[in-house]
Amino acid sequence: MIVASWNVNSVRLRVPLIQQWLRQRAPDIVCLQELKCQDKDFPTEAFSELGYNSLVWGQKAYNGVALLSKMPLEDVRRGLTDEPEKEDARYMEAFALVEGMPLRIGGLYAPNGNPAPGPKFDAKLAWMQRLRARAQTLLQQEEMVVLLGDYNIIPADEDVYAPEQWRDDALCRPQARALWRTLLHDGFSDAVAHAWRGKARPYTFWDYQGGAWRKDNGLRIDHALLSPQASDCLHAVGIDKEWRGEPKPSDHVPVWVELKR
DNA sequence: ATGGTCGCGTAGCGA
Repeated sequence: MIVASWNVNSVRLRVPLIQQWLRQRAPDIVCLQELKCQDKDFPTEAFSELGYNSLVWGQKAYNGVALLSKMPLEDVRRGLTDEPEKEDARYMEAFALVEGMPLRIGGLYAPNGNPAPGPKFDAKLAWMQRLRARAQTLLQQEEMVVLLGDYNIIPADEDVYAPEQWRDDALCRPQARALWRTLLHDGFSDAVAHAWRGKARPYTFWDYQGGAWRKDNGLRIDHALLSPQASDCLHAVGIDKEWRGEPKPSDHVPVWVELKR
């Protein structure tokens, strides 16, 4: 079973690219972020053609998350509080039975938080604390859980091309990194980091500006966190870097995990 | 010298 995440930076603009990638990677479940459209404008048919059900939580112009799945999705949750209408569209969760494996998937798009310090940074930290609360609840179920998406956190200096230039950025600030580590201390494992141990430059994002892609000035900010039960089934991990080099690319690339029992 | 990267939505914000 392959579970994937991709921050597509406008789903409508990226339809042909996403379709090509779905055909090639053939994931069972996909979390998309930064849809940048309302529910009514989501290209449902473009994905149903390829055999995917869509669950969408859109928002005008900004944010927006979706779950695509070949299998039916159940027990759907939108948001991290009891009042999703007061939240940005940044978190959606569902349950699926895939290849006989009961799996809970959370797709997320954490706030960027710049400039730091400031109100936006405070909002980022508060959002991460709500995510952690939800993550702890999920861990207590002792089930297979994958929380994946754009965390907007660079976990360590090895995950950024020029750490000294990024030291004061919201993505690198100690408070943000500390919150990331609480998720690991709680029991989640960082699938991409484990797979990339010993290998260099496991980036998932390259800015549109300044020739970042050409120079390989990347960041690792898209992550897949696995509960112990999911981690026990981890078979492979991938970053589909080549999609950053296509015409009209997103600034992020797909990240995926393969689980086998 | 100038512009400088995108996307939304059509100005200026967000990343």
